[in-house]
Amino acid sequence: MAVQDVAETARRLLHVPLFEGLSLDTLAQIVSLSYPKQANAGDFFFNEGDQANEFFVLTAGRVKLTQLTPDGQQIVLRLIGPGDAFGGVGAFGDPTYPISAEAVETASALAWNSATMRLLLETQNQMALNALRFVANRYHDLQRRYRQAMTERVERRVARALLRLVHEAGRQVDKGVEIDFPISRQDIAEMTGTTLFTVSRLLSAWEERGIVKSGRQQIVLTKPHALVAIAEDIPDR
Amino acid sequence: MAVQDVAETARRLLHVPLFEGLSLDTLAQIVSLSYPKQANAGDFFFNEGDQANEFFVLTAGRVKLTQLTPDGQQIVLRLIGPGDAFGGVGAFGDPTYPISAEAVETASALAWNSATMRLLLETQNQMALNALRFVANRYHDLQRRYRQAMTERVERRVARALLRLVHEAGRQVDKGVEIDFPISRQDIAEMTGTTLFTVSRLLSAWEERGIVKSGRQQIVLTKPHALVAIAEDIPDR
DNA sequence: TCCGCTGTTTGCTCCAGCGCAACGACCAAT
DNA sequence: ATTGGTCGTTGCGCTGGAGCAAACAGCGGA
Repeated sequence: MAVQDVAETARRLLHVPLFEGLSLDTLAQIVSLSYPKQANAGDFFFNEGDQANEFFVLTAGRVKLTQLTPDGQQIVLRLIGPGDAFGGVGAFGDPTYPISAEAVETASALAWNSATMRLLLETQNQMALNALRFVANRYHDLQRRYRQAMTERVERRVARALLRLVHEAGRQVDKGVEIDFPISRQDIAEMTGTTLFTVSRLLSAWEERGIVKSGRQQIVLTKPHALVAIAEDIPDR
Repeated sequence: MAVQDVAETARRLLHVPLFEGLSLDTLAQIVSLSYPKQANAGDFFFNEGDQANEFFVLTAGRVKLTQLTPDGQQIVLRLIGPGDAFGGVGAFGDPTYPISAEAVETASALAWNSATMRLLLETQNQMALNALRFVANRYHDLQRRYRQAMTERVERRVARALLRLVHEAGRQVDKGVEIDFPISRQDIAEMTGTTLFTVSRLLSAWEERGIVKSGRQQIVLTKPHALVAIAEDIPDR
């Protein structure tokens, strides 16, 4: 990477939670140890069970982090966007990836060798603390979603998933807020522990009520507040 | 804490994942900054929403980490034993506890003020790395359980919960392996996202098949392999 | 020994959501 | 314009598990 590129990239990464509080010089040094990685829609940065040789920070696009059950059913644990780190297990000691990372649309990331990242964590206390906070945040978020998965019916879970998607990747359009990347009924089903048929029935019912407008791999929330009411189990008034 | 106590306690905590790789001297210093805390069965170390002022390492007994839903339903996120750390969020930046910690039986812990622990993490890189690994392990474990919660029926989830309980706190007895602390049907229901009635029906059916033997707040797995078959959805042979 | 409380058991009914099937719509390539 | 493949829709039947009720069992205190 050209020196100017390193400096420019470092500047753009200052806001990334993992690098918060690092000086620009330190960050430039870290960036100079990285290399770019690209994936087209449907391609994988890594697969579950692969040797955990690389660590990533997403710089563009969307990636879904998935797990398979032993009998081949897939679930989406999380959908991440630019600035998110993923694939860090190799730097902490696990030899293989416990999840897969699949690009939902063309995606770019910076990658570091896991051994390099481990050295950085060992020598940069601020990085270790940032990583700790980052993982702790992810853990708390998953605790809440686990509780929701355990106690809520499918309609609420799907409503929540849509709200979260527009919160993370929503684009204002004429009619409401659109999820700003292609997303199928199957994707939503995998995020919420149901089937594409149930998601389809829910979206059709909500479309009839004017709550959403959807097409093939495309969803607009036309009445987000109505979905909030469903998600929070607040009675219609 | 008397100097001899500190040294003795430090020696006993060398195996705790959070303190791995620390010298005995360093650990003694850390222990000298702690103070003991005790809770009787049913008492709480802290409640969800409390100011996160303290960090804990459990030294004796069992504690369940729980969350409430907005409408008052409780789930058990995890049941921890001696050597486990809990309540760390205050050291990483969150102001309040996202979970509650309730003693299942008389329990003892060492506690540190959150500001103290934050300082230790900032100055002890090895501690920060240990904490990172610890939280990452918890996160991966919860990812797996989330996937299981999303994709498995209640019988499998309850079977898994029992297997995990004896794995973590099982005591060999005449007839099999007993869960070594009092645990109600309601507790198991809260761990597995179901109701005490469903747990009761499952345990009764399993008792009829000779898989378990149970009493009031007491469970012995008499045929753990049969529960493994249920948990893993392996057909009866 | 008795009583009150807590925990457990079991029966019955109902329904949310899955499985399966069949069909329709949309998109891209020819 | 047509075609084949992919994605989405909708109907229907079935069942796992929740909700509710009622009764029983066990335990600890008086």
